[in-house]
Amino acid sequence: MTHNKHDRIWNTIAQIPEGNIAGYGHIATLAGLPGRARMVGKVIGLAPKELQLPWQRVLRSSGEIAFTAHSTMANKQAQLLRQEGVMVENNRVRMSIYQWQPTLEELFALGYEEPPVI
DNA sequence: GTATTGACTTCAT
DNA sequence: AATGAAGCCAATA
Repeated sequence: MTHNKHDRIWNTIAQIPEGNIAGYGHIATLAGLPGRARMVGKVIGLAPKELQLPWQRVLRSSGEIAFTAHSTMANKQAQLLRQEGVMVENNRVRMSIYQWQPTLEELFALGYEEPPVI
């Protein structure tokens, strides 16, 4: 079981399957921190490298990469996404295609006894 | 204490 | 589609 906000956010992101993506706000909600989308972005950067956090799978609610188009980080994120089969165009992906829908088991792995209200 | 700053979101133009 | 304002909340100055 996790014990602090950082861990909850990290663990939630770690559940996102390869080839899927999730929004910052969505991660916040799943981590039990509704309304804290901005905190998710902050906390991702604090994750220890050993976690191998799949940070590239977290995008804005619109499907847009949070970094400015063509910036170093945006390019890196797009590359990582393409490596796992996600099509990135104009600094964004199609949410309707790739958005992560957690299964009950995945929610359970996050420590929920009942699904959170989305 | 107030002000500013974000890997954000939503709504209205 | 693109742009802007307002809302958001924790961290920082």
